[in-house]
Amino acid sequence: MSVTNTVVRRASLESCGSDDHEDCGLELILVRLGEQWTVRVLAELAGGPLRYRVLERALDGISQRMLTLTLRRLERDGHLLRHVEPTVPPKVTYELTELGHAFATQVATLVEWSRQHKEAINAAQDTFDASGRD
Amino acid sequence: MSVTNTVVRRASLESCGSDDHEDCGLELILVRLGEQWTVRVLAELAGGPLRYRVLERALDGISQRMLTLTLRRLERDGHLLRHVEPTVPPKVTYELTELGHAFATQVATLVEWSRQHKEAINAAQDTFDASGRD
DNA sequence: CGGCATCCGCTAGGATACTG
DNA sequence: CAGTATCCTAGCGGATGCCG
Repeated sequence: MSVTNTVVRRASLESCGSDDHEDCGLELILVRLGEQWTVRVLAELAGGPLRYRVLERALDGISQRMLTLTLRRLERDGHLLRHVEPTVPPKVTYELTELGHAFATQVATLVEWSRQHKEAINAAQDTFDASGRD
Repeated sequence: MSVTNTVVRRASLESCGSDDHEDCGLELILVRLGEQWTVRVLAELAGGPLRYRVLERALDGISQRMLTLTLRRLERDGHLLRHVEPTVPPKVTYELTELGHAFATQVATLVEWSRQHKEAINAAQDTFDASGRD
């Protein structure tokens, strides 16, 4: 797309990602997964580029704050690109990069696994709750 | 092991896992991953059963509170078993179940992936920080 | 439309002190 | 040794309001 991706964007929200990758290392990715919306956003964008508003509705329940934060962090990590068309009203599209797709695939695999073992986990929880607690 | 696994254990800490699996569904596993110690504990136990104290030292830096909480949650999910030998002083061993090993494997795969793409992510972050912010 | 700024509650998680 | 109970804070994340 020949869109003039406006790169200029100074301090956003609470400075987006404060994590210096100097110390945290590889666990960064686990932190991202813990941020409850990351996976959902990834899943939505896996199907193709989407606009901000579309994402907001698709995720239904997400606050603008978290959507923006999640998108910004994923963008910072190189998982997605942000295309801005400076029209009025503005039109912003988000699209997964190669890295983003790869990441999304990995996550999908994990989700798939958890789906398969969901019942086993639930059963274990029931047993645990029934035996240990009252 | 012919150990009388003492099952009785009432309200522990802040009731361990408050997540009713009725509503949250499969995202439970993502929540677990977000709990920063889960992966580490899983990694340690993947090598074989370990005692509480050994885990505490191996993880170095974890508080007893978090170690206990993490272990309890994993136990509740059916990922590990807790063996108690009611001697003085007591001897408690933690061991991954089949499910736990499977889970640990999955996580290991993900960590492996993140390790491989770590540099790409770091590079992306540098670019992002250099261009957008000052 | 696509954000950012702000207030504010909730909880993850560390530190500390105390039991069996 | 293997926890439990309590206090405390840093931050995630929701709700609201304003702006280009």
